[in-house]
Amino acid sequence: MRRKVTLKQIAKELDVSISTVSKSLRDSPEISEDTRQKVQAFAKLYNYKPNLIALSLKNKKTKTIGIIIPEIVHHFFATVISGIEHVANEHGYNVIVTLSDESFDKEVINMEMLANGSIDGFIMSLSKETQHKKDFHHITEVINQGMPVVMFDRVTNDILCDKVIIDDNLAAYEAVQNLIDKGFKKIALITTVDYVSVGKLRTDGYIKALKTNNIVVDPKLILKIEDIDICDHQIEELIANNEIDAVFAVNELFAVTAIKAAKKINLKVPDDISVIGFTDGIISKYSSPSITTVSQNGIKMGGKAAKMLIERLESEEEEDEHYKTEVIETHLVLRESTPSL
Amino acid sequence: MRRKVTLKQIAKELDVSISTVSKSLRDSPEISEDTRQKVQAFAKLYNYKPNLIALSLKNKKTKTIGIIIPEIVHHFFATVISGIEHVANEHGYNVIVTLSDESFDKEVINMEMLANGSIDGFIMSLSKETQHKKDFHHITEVINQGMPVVMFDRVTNDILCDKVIIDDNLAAYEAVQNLIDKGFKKIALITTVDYVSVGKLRTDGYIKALKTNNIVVDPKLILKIEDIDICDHQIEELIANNEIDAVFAVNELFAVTAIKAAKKINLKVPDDISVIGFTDGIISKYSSPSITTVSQNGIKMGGKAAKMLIERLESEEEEDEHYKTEVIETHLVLRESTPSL
DNA sequence: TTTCAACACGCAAACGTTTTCGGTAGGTGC
DNA sequence: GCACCTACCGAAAACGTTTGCGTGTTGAAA
Repeated sequence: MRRKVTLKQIAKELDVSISTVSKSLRDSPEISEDTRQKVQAFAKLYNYKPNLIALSLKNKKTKTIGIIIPEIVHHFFATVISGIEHVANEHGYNVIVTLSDESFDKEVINMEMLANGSIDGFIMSLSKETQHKKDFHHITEVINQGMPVVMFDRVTNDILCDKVIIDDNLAAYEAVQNLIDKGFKKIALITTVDYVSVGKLRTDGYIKALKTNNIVVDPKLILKIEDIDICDHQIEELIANNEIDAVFAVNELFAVTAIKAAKKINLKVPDDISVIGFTDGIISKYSSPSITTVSQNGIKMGGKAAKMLIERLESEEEEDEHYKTEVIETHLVLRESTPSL
Repeated sequence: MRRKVTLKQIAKELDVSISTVSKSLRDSPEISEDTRQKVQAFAKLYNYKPNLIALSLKNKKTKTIGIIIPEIVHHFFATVISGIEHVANEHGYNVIVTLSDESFDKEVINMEMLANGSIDGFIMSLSKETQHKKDFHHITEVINQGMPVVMFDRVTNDILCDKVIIDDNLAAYEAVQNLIDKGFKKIALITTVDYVSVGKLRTDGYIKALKTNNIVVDPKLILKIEDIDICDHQIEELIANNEIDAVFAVNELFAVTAIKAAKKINLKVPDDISVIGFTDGIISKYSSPSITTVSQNGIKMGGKAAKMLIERLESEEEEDEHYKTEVIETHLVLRESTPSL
């Protein structure tokens, strides 16, 4: 077993000083061609690689990005990580991932953990509980320490920082408008409870679309789901007890569950009832019928977030204070769950 | 903006030495009650937290685990990460995630990157390309440096280290046996090319089941997919041109694609043709019909891997050299894509 | 008054780097 | 023979910790 070799060991072996070794390896003109060659050859032979921890300590830069997301077993978040990881890697950064499990406490703990030197900046999406409590002191604290934060998707206006989002309101509006254009009038909404920021925005978009088209908003057609694991029954009731033309669901799971519910009472999709979902994930693509959905490009979102963070990190102390909010465009992916014309 | 406070600053402020501060905070009896109180109060006021990078350098332990997987936008790998993250967190470890994108080079680069001090040990699953090339020098090198590695799912016998896998062969055997028990005789297999270790093992299990039941193995019924993105056509051909009773697919995507192909030529699932998949992911659960599948518990797998790694890390230099391979049990989740009796 | 223990604290090394600032040769110019 | 320059290299500080050991002060015992 050959442990990692350090500058000190090389220096000792070659009977020169540590600084000479360091300079040789960085091709400093201070060192003679001879010694440089000798050192470099030796270093190569023993496969010397500088210790990144030591460098981090010295440079006060870790070249790693901290990610805090509610869940990873969730296609959208996985794509975002993928997007972050790729542009981070291109710029020589690593990513360290922590999960909040939708819990405020875990979010705080993870954040404090990473803030103590392990990373250069954060990319995060708020947990449900945090959005509910509206307690963001852990985030402001980190920002006050001079560590940049980029928020995505689930963001809040209470924090000043860079953000990257989609226009949830507009996207929902356009989806519902699409249903209206196809002649549907009784359009149900399956959404989350209001404190989930994106859920609220999508709900607003739905309402706006109806109002714009002079359709009265029927509260009975709006279902707000608290716990995603036990939504089946509520959705079945919604569909069975109202003569619904179409359903707009604020995520994939609600959409596919709606389709299953419809089938259960022998309604055909899209012949008897149409469904539009949100998030172009695995389910929408592979369920049958495949689901028309609002595509939010997670890769792009993550990539953009990483880019913004890295730019801020490398703009060297120009504490710009001018925060930007980037909006990633969405589009409707038309599939089998809505009529083709 | 209040930057993070260090021992040195506290020492200066309180006009004591750095060591006094450090000892006070760690409640050393060497320091008088008085100063301890004073220091601790001050530290709390300024929210002192030790710099983890400095600690890592000193202790030669980073308390973080490096993960290298082929892809993250893949439900199974996401669940594994989730499993790893949870037990890692319980033990005070963070995880840093890198993706190989199924590329040998990226796997090597990421591995070397992390091996230079950033982490205490690896948990990894081989990229396709690495399995194809059978080049594992980057892994042996890391192990030779004394850094523990735990491999999961896509492993190789060429490396000696801890591993956690499922019994792919047996699981496939049982799945196919289940089909045979239901009276099916013409059972097709949709699998990957052979160099993907798990694909090969599952193929072997399929063949074994057929042979055990004295069914001749028909090469025409075995489809080996090279590129998952363009498998549709091949699968359609397989199903259209052979009078198949049932299909065993080595992953979710092949399974759901098979179902779509069957529907396309008006075969009903499971009335006309049955399908069993592998991996109990989102697709199997939510597609309609939902898919009978071999469940491999990613959470459990990741958790076990993390546990093994941490145990080895904390067993303190007992360079055990006694490597274990843990087998996670699987079971068949019966759903709508196979007849209920 | 001397001695010794106990107590409270500081010094310095160590982890592995990078970099600034000298320092020591040797050679050159006068 | 003296001063100075250049080429080459080493010492040391710095990043933020922890910790073994040394040291100074105090009080009490002899």
